[in-house]
Parts: sequence; C-alpha cells; structure tokens
Amino acid sequence: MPSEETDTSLPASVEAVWGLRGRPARGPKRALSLERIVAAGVAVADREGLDALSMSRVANAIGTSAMSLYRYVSAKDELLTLMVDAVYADTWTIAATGRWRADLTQLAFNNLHTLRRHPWVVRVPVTGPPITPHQLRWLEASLAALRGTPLSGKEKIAVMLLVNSLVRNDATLMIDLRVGEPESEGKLPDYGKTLRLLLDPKHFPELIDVLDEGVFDYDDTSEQDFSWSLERALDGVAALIESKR
Amino acid sequence: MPSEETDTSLPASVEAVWGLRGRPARGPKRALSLERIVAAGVAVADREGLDALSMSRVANAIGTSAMSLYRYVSAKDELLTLMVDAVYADTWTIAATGRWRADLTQLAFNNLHTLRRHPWVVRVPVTGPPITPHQLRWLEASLAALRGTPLSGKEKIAVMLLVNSLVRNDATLMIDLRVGEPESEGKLPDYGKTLRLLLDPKHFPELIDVLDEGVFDYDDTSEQDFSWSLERALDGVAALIESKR
DNA sequence: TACGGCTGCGTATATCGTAAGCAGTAGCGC
DNA sequence: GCGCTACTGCTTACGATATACGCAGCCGTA
Repeated sequence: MPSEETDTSLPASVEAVWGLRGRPARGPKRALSLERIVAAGVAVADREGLDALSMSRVANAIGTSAMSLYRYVSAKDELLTLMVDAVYADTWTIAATGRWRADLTQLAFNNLHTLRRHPWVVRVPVTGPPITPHQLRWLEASLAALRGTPLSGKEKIAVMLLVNSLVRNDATLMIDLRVGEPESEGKLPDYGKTLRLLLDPKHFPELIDVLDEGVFDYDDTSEQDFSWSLERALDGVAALIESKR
Repeated sequence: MPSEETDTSLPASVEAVWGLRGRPARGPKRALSLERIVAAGVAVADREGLDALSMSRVANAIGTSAMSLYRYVSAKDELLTLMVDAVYADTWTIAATGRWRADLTQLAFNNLHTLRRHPWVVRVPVTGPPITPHQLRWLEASLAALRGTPLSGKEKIAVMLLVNSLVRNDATLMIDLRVGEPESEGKLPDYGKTLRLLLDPKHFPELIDVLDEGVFDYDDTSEQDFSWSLERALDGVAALIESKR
C-alpha cells in the first residue's frame, strides 16, 4: 500500500477517494467524512441544481458549518469533482457480451442514464482529463469492450471521447427541455413558434422548411435521438474496424 | 418591418440583435451601444477567461459603470448569450462545393476554429436551443449543405447536433491542454504519469496497456483528433445516406 | 506529561450580480 | 413653447458567495 507521501500531485481529497490517504494519526475524532460531504453535495445538486449549490447549503444539509468542509476539500471545485465521480459509480458495470458494439452501447446508455438522473453534472466545468476512480472505471470498461478490435490504443481513446461527446450533448439538450418538470411542457413548440417570428425566407429557407416539417412541434425526451446519433457514430467506427480487417 | 411589439417572448437585447428593436424615441443620446458592450465582453473573456468576466470588468473596459450595462442587457446571462453569438459570426460562411460532406466539414472546422480562438465559449452555460442570428446562420448553412441528401428534416438537425457535439468536446479538451499557454507544456505527460501512480493492474489492465502504448506521452493540440472523430461520425452519416438511396 | 497535529467553526473580507433611486437629457403631445 | 415622461448614466446599497485567518478544544505520539 502506498505511504502517505504518494507524490501524485493530486489534491488530498482525490487521493482520499483512491484510498491513498489514511485516517490522521492525531487529533479529535472526525464528526464528518468526505463521503458524507460528497453525498450531501449530490443530494443538494439533485434537488436544487448546480446554481443553488453552495458550500453553505451542503454544510447545512449535514448540520455543520461551511468552513468545516474545507478540512476535507480544499475548494468547492474539488467537491464538484468528487460529486461527479460519485454518480459515475453506476456507469461502468455491464453484462458484457464480448461484442464491442453491444458493450459500448450499454456503457453509453449507462452514462446517459446517470446524466439524465443528475442533470447538474454537465454543468460542472471540466477542468482536466478524468482522474477519479469511477470515471476511469468507465473508461476501463470501454477499453475492455474494444479489446478484440484492431484499433490502436489512441483510436480506442478517441472512440470513447466520441461516445462521451454524444452523451454529454444529449444531457445538455435535456436540460434545455427540463426533463421531469411538468411546467416545462411545450418548450420545443414554443421554440418553433419563436423561430417562425424571427426567420425570414431570404436568409433562412432551409430552417423554415425544417420547421414546416414539424420537427419542433413536440418535445421529444425519449432516448431515440441519442440512440440515432450513437448508431451513426458507431457505424463510422464499425467502418474503420472493418477497413482494418 | 416588425413593430416594436414583436411578441417573440425573447429578451429585448436578443430582439435588438435581430434588428427588431429601433432606437428609443425620447431621452438623452446613448453614449453606449449593445455592440460595444458585447465586443468589450468578448475582449475581456478572450484576455482573462470567463471566470474573470464580471459586469464591472466589462464596464471598465469601455469606461462606464457596471449598472449602465443593465440598460442594454437585463442580466449577465444575456450578455453571455450575445457574446457567443458575436463570435459565431465567422462560422457560417463557406466556399460551398455542393458536396454535403465537404461542406459540413468546412462548417465543422469553422466552428472549431472559433471555439479554439475563444475557448471561453464552451464555458458559457447552454440555456436553451439556439435563438441568436449567427448561431442560426450556422445551422442554416449546415442544413443547406445537406439539402441534396435523402435525410429528413429531423435527421438533418440530428446530424448537426452530432457535429456540434464533436466540436464542443474538442474545444473542451483543448481547454484542458491550455492551448497557447507555453507554461502548460507537458500537461498530458503529467497526466500519464499520475495515472501510472494510481492504476493497479487488477482493476485497470486495459488503461495500463494504453498508457504503455505511449498515448499520453505528448500533448497533441493539432486538429487530427478532431478530424478523426468527425470522419467517423460522417462515415456513419454517409452509411445512412447510402442506405436511403 | 508536554507538544503539536487535527477538528469544527466564528469572524472577516473581497467580490459579485443586481435592486432602487437620483439627476439630467430630450422628444412627444397639447 | 411648455409640461410630462421615457430614457440615460451612475451612485448607493444589499444579499450571497467562496474562502482566509485564527481560536479553543481534542487526542495521539514521543
């Protein structure tokens, strides 16, 4: 097991979730734990959204003071990083079939479901490549799915970035449509109506045609659009894989 | 021309950039203009990043007071929306070839170049589907590129969402690598080193293999990765188009 | 047992977005 | 021509936020 001096250059809290930090040897017993703080953060964000998430609110949720949290995370950004990783715990376990496409699809949908359940995640600024355990587990499972393909390591990473793009984008669009909020019914039809008021046929003939097809006439929050995009992307990957065989 | 009562439900400032708002009939001559404010916002964000962008800083940049800006935009979020649209002015003009794939590729790269030049854009929270003129012009140009294909309107929109996903994701990754900042050299190799310290062969064999291939040994900020992903996605779209012919 | 690392948290500060309202400008309508 | 009022720029003020600093107490190590 690594010593206390791990030299990862990572924040202490990230090292803690990797199990690289033991309990301090001295001092009073802790009334808090990093897990409790992160879980409270997730609960507050789920309930009130990321904009309403403050250190104060998280602390209140567990009956402590905002400044106590700084014994566990050095900045709010660290808490956000750990919150994202916590919800990623459900993304990387699949019933592996040994077929790359089916397995990647499962992983993509796991990821999508997580983001739809926790819409604040895509609102957390991305500050670097993944360094937390669950996010890397998702990546590992994805690479395992691609194990039997002729793709290089670099290409495998690129495939997962592609899939991840699609997932994040769908999640972003779903925020627009306010999934799960009944009072947001009709948001896309409103959008369509506004566009009709804005667009002139001289500059926007194609968009007007698309409008006339009724594309924005109803909100579609099913997973079909995501599925369509994923299929296109995986078709492209499949073409590349075939070309290498 | 629309009257002052346009009933778009859009913020006044957005109506203004659509040319739907005239100059007020009474009152002192304006010393400011919305264009000037937006341009100042873009300049501040380009120089200092989105985190450092405050109403105060934007106002200072044009020698006025923060509260004056509120005569032109009703909230900071509106300013951000208009700033994004302003930089999108360069994305929708292409040398059309009449070949859907070449034209989409041009549009994708235009978009990518814009985001790389203004990395703060992907940090602006997306609050809804595009409603501003230049963003919609990019969408219009994209739909025009797909005009001769057998795709439905809905599918065309989906293609553009897909392409847009890839662009935004690349831009997000480039923030990680701090494009253009010499002191950030070696960020990916540092990442690779950190991963080696974290990953155990029991749980992360695939990722370790990828590491051993040297995938993270150097920063790659060229456009090749983006191009690769775009090709995969467009291969998938091409397959669908072919299947409908 | 003494020392010092650790805990929780109170106080304080700088910054931010923006509400409220004042004084002055300028055009409309009578 | 005058009064009214819409509009402009900006000052003052406030609530909220993240987090620095430091105190008092806890508790394990040497």
